[in-house]
Amino acid sequence: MVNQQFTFAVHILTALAFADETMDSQELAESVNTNPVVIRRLLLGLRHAHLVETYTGKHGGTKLSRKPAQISLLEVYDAVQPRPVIAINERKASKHCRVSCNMREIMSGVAAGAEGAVREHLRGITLQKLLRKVRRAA
Amino acid sequence: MVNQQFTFAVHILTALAFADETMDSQELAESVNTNPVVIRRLLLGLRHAHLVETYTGKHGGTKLSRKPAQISLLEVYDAVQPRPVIAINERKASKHCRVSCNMREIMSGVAAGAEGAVREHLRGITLQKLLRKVRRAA
DNA sequence: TAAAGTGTAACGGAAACAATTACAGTTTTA
DNA sequence: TAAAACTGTAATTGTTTCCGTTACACTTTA
Repeated sequence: MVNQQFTFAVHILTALAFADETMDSQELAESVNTNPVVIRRLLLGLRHAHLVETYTGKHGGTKLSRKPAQISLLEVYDAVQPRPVIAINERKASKHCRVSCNMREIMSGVAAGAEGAVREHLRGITLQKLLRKVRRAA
Repeated sequence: MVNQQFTFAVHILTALAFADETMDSQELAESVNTNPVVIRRLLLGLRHAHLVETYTGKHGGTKLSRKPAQISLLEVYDAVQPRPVIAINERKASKHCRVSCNMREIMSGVAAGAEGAVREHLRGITLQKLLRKVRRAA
């Protein structure tokens, strides 16, 4: 993965879980060390996945829409829609080459399996677990 | 993953397995549909991992250095050294924020688990399996 | 010694991302 | 009711990462 959207999203949600109250995009941006607009763009996806609720206007901000124990990292992963774990070669195959003609389908299977393995791993991790790690730490 | 080095590498090796004789970088480039120099750059890593042997000079080229059944996609993965499956936020933490101060370590654990899941998946796939799929196809 | 390969450095362009600016819209509250 | 303090979102810029390409020295064969 090249982009940090998933990491940022997990960070945001963990911060919200730890705070247990609404935070505005400026506060979240400071915790992640980025720009508030970057945060708001991410919140768009998280809101759409019903992981957070945000309020506009003065004293606006964002809070979790569920308990941390009810949010798995798989949901976060799906919410940010990251690029595939394994990229496949989308360009045209060389027609007279049997390997070339079949590689796309073959690699699709490999990539799907890898994607599934990652998803199963993330399914088992809840925000609650991460929150406990923060609390246990120094 | 944003780059296609792993896919290209698997394609190259499958083509070599299917041909069962040396191929030059021009032939491989046509099968993958890219430039011969791109192929030669990838072969550098594969050679270093002892997956292929290449010969310089006239009638030079590359062949597998082992039977397809002895080569797993995990070895290919390690040979090309792709970017991590999950990128972590490397920037400085905000000191007064407990979440910020702990996220790097927490996400490292998540990322390592995801990486491990992908690796285990790839470990179970040999070049021989892919070769059989090519042969079975049309 | 010419031909046909590989090895590798160097450069250019495209695509993906993050950061930033800007501003309209929405609440609160003084 | 107007100012203050937020969010939503479009548009732009700069950086980084890749891939493609050219170029050329080196190696082997015929």
